Amino acid sequence: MAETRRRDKAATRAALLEAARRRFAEHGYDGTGVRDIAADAGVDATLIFRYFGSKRELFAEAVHIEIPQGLGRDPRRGLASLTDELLGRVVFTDHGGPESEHPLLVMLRSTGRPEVRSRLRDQLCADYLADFSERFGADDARLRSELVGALLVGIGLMRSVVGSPALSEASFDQTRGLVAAMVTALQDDAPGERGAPPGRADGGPAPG
Amino acid sequence: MAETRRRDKAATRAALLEAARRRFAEHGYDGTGVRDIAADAGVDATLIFRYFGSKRELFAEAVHIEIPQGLGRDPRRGLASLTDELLGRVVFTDHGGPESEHPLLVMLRSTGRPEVRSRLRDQLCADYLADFSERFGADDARLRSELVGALLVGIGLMRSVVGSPALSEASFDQTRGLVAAMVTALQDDAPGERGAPPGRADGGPAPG
Amino acid sequence: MAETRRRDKAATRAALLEAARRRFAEHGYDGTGVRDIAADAGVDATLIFRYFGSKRELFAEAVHIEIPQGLGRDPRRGLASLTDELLGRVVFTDHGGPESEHPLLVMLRSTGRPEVRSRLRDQLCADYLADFSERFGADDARLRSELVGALLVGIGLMRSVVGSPALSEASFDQTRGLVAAMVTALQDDAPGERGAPPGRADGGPAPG
Amino acid sequence: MAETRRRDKAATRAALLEAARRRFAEHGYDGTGVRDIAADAGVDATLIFRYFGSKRELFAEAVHIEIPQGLGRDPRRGLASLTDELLGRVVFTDHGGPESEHPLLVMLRSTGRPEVRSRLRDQLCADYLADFSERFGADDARLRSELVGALLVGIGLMRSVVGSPALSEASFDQTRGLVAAMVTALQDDAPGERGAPPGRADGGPAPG
DNA sequence: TATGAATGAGAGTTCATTCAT
DNA sequence: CATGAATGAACTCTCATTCAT
Repeated sequence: MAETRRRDKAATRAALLEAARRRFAEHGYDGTGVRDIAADAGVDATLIFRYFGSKRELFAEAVHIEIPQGLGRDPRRGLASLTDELLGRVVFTDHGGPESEHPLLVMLRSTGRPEVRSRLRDQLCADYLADFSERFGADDARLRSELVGALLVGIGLMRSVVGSPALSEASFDQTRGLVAAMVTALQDDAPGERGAPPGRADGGPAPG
Repeated sequence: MAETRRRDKAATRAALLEAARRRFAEHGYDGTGVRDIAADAGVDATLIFRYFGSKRELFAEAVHIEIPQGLGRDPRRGLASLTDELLGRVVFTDHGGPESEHPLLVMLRSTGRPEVRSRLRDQLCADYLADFSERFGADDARLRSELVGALLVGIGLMRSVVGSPALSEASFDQTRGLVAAMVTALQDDAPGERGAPPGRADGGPAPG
Repeated sequence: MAETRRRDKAATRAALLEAARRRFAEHGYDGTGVRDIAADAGVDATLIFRYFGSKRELFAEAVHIEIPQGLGRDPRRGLASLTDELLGRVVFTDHGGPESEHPLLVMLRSTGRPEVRSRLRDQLCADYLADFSERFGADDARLRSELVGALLVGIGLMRSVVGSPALSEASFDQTRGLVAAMVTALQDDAPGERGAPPGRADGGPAPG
Repeated sequence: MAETRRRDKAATRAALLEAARRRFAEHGYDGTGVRDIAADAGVDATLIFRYFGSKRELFAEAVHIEIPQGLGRDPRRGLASLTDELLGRVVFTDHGGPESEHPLLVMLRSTGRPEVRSRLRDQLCADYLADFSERFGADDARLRSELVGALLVGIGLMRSVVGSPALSEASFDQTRGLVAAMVTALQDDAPGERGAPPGRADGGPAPG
């Protein structure tokens, strides 16, 4: 692989980007050195600066997301359908290569960086969850949509970062139904029930 | 305060631990220097090595969790009650001081480190989720319990790392009802429904 | 020497400063590496940053001049006397150590840096030549004073940078009389003679 | 201009040389990159190595001086005339283009390089000052000739490197008369006066 | 011939950590 | 026991230079 790519600018750039995504996903921003990435790509580390300017810009490009336009534009699509698609697209899928992970999950390993956190917030809340918010009628629609986001991000985290056994092994089809049930419950739950924690209902103690 | 701590080994150790927890929680492992921690604690940086051996060991001790024994030992406590308690204890509460965050959330900002990931897995799945698993009757009990874990971890992440607006502002009482609804749905959902994604039911396309 | 200086902050700082002055004087700013300086001083290169912050600041401190107050304050002192003192102080002398050169001459080796050039200009023209300017009555007093400066700087350059044989070998006493003659001529020369180049007087061709 | 130079090897070489002279004069050897020079010349940086072999050799060629034969060959020309010509030729004039500076002044900004210093010494003392030396009868003729050199080099330095205000603004005609007076004084000054510093004569203290 | 992708050495700087005092 | 001076390894990034096309 390293042999056939010599003197091919586009291929070298792509190889660096892919190696960066893998390294950043695995070890986070600070745990990854430019020499590691270059070695993985089979080229000299200098090319990172030639092609991307700096490690920061390489990271930014590596986790750049092309937001799929019109994800939830069709108003007839329901909440569960939307969730299902997002679950498949972000958490369970291959993106830009057979082994890459979704940029959102890559960023999750580098949340020590303030810039990464703000990008995460922007892309997650503004880009992805906006469509969900519209589908909740309650006045706490944003909160409910962010709970959906929390569930999806949590699943991704459990699978890729934490490596929890069951979720990591589970297939998409095994998971989608359960997730749909949880999200649907969020839609059906009447706002009035808020403040009446069911914890008490079955005899448990209040948290403290 | 700096005066009363002088020559008090235990107090210095505690101050270092608290400072470390705060710094690690805010900036992650790599974003935190031993000199920062020592400066916050008002002592010399060398004491970190004297008391803890290394930065790594300080981190390990800082995120050490004393698992509350018998959390779910009472078999009469239901799933929702258990979730409610965990949500309050881990995500919404103060631990070990007015400003500290729960060790699990601290670790979430340093997930680039392999050792952090394995500790996260162990503590989360083995210690916290075991009790949940028992309360699901289905054969995919572990998967369901990890979905609860994913939801809780996701909420914590959205609040403290991502800083999503609604969840960050929401009070415990505003959140607990919605979370309970989601978890209860997970309990009620029949296993047979798996594999029949409701995404199709409302006209949406299949993911892919 | 390197053995007896261990664990002595002030001595280490001084050794670094002296080594820096020598290296900068010999090879200029860009030709000198922090590791070279540290090796000369017999300490680790990191201490440069510990004590001076950066290579730039080390350089600045290395070429810092304590302008001797009241150099030409005594109005009875004549031009030649002033020149004589400056010649002895800047060009022919040891400053801050047996082998150091005057900061002005050190800077002359690093004139590629814009900051160095402006510092040179400020210190030379404002600090050193101001007193000379007052002693010329003509309306081109500044020009004449800068010619004195040019002569002195040129001598220093010939001796330390160019290494011209005669000037480098000459003693202070051998040089001072000749310099005095040149400066005195500058004082006696009537302004009216300007524009009448003496080159023509002895039959030489006009330049061009 | 960029169009007419295409495929013209000689013109490209000349353009590189001119750009190099300007860059080296302005920023010194270390402050100038081969890419800067090539960009100024409008060609690829590789051509520098093709045409000149290395950056060092390009610099050497850029500051190469074609010594005008027989500068002082006419024994009837006096000292002042010679000085006047040199002042006009080296310091006050354009050489090899409207904006270039004399190679001697270019070198003055790169005096950190050892090769530059030896070239400066050779060209200055051997080529330029030899004729001056012959015109001083005293046994310290070389010393006196080097003082002339020091004055001229100092003037060049003050104008182009230091940027001292008066000398930089002064015209050739304003300067030549004063310089002539200084040089003539050097000729008239009897050798016996050496060692009797006039500093004492007007009441100033001896240096030390 | 001329282009530009690729290279390796070295720059300044920061870091956790150790060792005298 | 505690302080802080000292250390060495690693980092990102720039540079002149070479090689393939």
